[in-house]
Order: sequence, then structure tokens, then C-alpha cells
Amino acid sequence: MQLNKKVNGTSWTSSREKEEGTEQKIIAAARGIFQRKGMAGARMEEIAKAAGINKALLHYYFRSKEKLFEVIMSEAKMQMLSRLHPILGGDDSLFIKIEKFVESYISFVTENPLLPGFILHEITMNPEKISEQLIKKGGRPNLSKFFQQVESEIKKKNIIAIQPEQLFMNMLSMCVFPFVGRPMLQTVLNVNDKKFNQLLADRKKEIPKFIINAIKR
Amino acid sequence: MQLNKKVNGTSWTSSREKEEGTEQKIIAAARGIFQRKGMAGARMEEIAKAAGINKALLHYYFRSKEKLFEVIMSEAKMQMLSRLHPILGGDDSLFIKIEKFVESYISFVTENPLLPGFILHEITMNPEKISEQLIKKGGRPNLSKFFQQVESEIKKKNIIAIQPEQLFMNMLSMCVFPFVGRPMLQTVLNVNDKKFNQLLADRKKEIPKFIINAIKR
DNA sequence: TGCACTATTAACCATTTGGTTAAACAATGC
DNA sequence: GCATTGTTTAACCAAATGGTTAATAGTGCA
Repeated sequence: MQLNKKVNGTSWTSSREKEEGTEQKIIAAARGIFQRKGMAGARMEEIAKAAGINKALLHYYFRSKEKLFEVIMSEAKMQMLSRLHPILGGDDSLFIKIEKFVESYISFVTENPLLPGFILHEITMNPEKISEQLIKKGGRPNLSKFFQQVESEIKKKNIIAIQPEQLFMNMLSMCVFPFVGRPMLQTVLNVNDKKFNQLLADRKKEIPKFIINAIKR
Repeated sequence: MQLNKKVNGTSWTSSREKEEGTEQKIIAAARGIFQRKGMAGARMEEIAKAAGINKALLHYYFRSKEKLFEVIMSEAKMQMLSRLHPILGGDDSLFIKIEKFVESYISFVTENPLLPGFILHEITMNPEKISEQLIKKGGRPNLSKFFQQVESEIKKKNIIAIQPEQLFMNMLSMCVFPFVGRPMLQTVLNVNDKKFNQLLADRKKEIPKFIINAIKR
């Protein structure tokens, strides 16, 4: 029994496939269950079963619940944050950036609707730990270019005065919150799944329009 | 041993105080721990300790973890939703309503910063159950008056065309999300507690300005 | 074929955890 | 005072849970 599953030079087809297959099956299962139930609510047994394996094998691949959780969480944070950089750090004009960002973020979250709630909950449970990793891993997302752009547009009187942080918060809030708060919102608004999905889809265009209206001079 | 702790006619000072005291201490402790750790993460032992009592006594007052949780959760939902009615159902003009609502909601959440995350998480864990109670208890919040007002202002060309649901989502998102996502936002924005609190306070004025700008013709 | 190594499992273990019991301790009514 | 009723506790219990062990099966290679 040992955990070093490095792929050595040997061509080693069937075994390798099986092994990677198992590891991937575990990760997929863990992702689903951790996202749905959170660290505290997830059960190793359940993850094993969902992966079609035995609890012992789960521990064979990932020593502990915490280790497994960290794999899932770090993957999740990476996905969530890696969307910020490329668009907000790019060379587009402010308005285009806003449009692209909202479109991209909502598309992504639509594909991974449980992700934001999962991350936000776990980060709240354990701020220090998870936040510090957040910085180490991908490096803190760099919003400075976006911020400068905002300030510059304010100076040029193209948009009204607004703190860049507030603008960013508004944008992110409107993109992410409807997913985190979906069950509550759907109840309060009294709309069915189909209608709510339509509302979410509409937001790709609605939010940028809303934001730009709000800040344009 | 029995759970009927109704206050009978008898004047019954010391005993009554003690009793209510204990019950309240339990609720306060449970509130704190459930909000911080969630249903799955909370431990009865810990709640008992935080209330300065014994686990058995905890079960004496509230039969089970689930029962205790329900007390806390129903209180939480009530607090969260009861803010919607009075303002959005009132007679103010649309813009005033928006101003009042944002001001009131942010003030409230500032006093109870863990509440939204707690509710949203638990409701996500268990949508059917918690949503149906949500409706029964206080009755579904009535947004129809607010929605009619929006439609009416659109017809009168006072504001641009926007689905009332989208407007409501935007408003609620901007109010609540910064609290739910605080640890993440603070890391990403790289601001200390004081600065973040200031940003939050500013939002009481910033959000209404932002929204009204966005929709005003 | 047999050796070395990995993958997988069933059975097991220690701890945690929600919940219970029986007894001690007030406080009150009579 | 003493029986009654409500409050509080220490000790206990069974189930759940994260984790381990030892044995088994599978695979490449000499």
C-alpha cells in the first residue's frame, strides 16, 4: 500500500487507465457531494458509494476527508477566480469589459450553479485558512487595471463618480447572488424553474445594460 | 420531567425567571452556533456549553437538534422576510421605496451579518422543506404592489423598460451579497475590516443612487 | 512460473455525537 | 414539614463516522 501513483516511463495501459479512472471518479463524486452538502454535511461513505468504490479505497487515494476536501475546494476556488483575471485585466474598454465579464461569469455559473454557494459557505466557515490559500494559489486576482480604467473614465467625465470597489461589488453581486439565493428568490418571486432560468439567461444582457445605464453620464 | 412550560396564573417569580432565562440562553447560544457552523456543523454539546448548561438540559427544553434548529431557522426566516413587506408594500413612490428598502435592509443585515449566509445555505441544503415553511409562516411576501408600481412607472415613461423581477433581484443582490461573500470580497479587493465596513455603510446611499440612475429616463 | 507492486475489499476500531435515564435539587402548594 | 412538580446533572447508550488493517486480486516483468 502506498500513495505514490506517479506515472513512470513504462507504457502501462490498462492499469493506468483504471487508476486514473478511479481517481477521477472519486473527484467527480466528491465534487458533487461536497458542493451539495458542504464539508460538514458530506460523508466519506457516501462519496465512496457515489464513486462506486469502497471507503478504504477512498482513503487509499486521498488520505483524509480534509485532504480530499482541499482538492475539491482548491479546484473550485481556481475556477471561480480564474474568470476574473483574463477579462478584467484585458485591454477592452470599460463598457465592453463589463459586458464580457457578466456574460462570461453568468455562463460559467449557470454550468456550475452550486459552486458559488459552496465556496462562500466554506470560506465563511473558515476564513483565515481558505482565504490565505486563495491568495497563494493563483495569486490574488488583479483588479488594478479595471480600477484604473474606472477612475480614468470618471476623470474624463464619461461616467459618474463611483468607487471602483462599489462598482465591482455591484457587478459581482448581481451576477452571483441569484444563484446563491435561488431557492429563496424563486419562492419569494413565485416563479417556476423554467421562468427562473429564463430570468437568469436574460441577465447576461440585462445586467450590463443596467450597470452601464447607472454609471454613464 | 415534562416539557410543558406554560406560564400559569400563579405569580411565580424566581422560578419563572430562571426558566425563561435558561430557554433564552439556549436560543441565544444556538443562534450563534447554528449561524456560524450551520446545521450539519453545529454540535449539541457545544451549544449546551455556550449556554452554560448540560446537554441533557438542552434536550429537556428542545427535544432534538432538528427541533432546536427549526426554532432558530424559523426565527431567522421571519426576520429576513418581514423586512420585505412593510416597505415594498407601502404607499411611497417607487424611488423612495428603493431608498428606504436598501437603507433598512443593509442596516438590518449589518446588525446580523451571518444571517443571510446561514439562511441561504440551509435553504439550499433543503429547499423543499424550508421553502414550504417559508410560505406558510409569514405568508409569501407580497411583491405585487411593488411590481405594479414598476410597471406603472414604465408606462408613464418615468423609467426604462425592465422586468420587475430583474429589478428586485438586482436590488436584493446588491444589498445582501456583500455580506454573504464578505470574506471572499475582502480578500479579492484587498481591504481591511475597517475599510470594508465603510464600503458597506456607503452602500446605503450608493445602491439607491446606482439603481435610480440605472432605471431613470 | 513466480516475484514485486499496485488496486481493492471486508472487517474492524476508536471517537464523536445525538439522545436517554435515573437520580439529585429546587420551589411551590398545602 | 412534606408531597408534588418542575429543573438540572452525571452517567450512560447506540448509531454514525472517519480512519485503519490485513488479506485478496490483478498486472507487468524477470
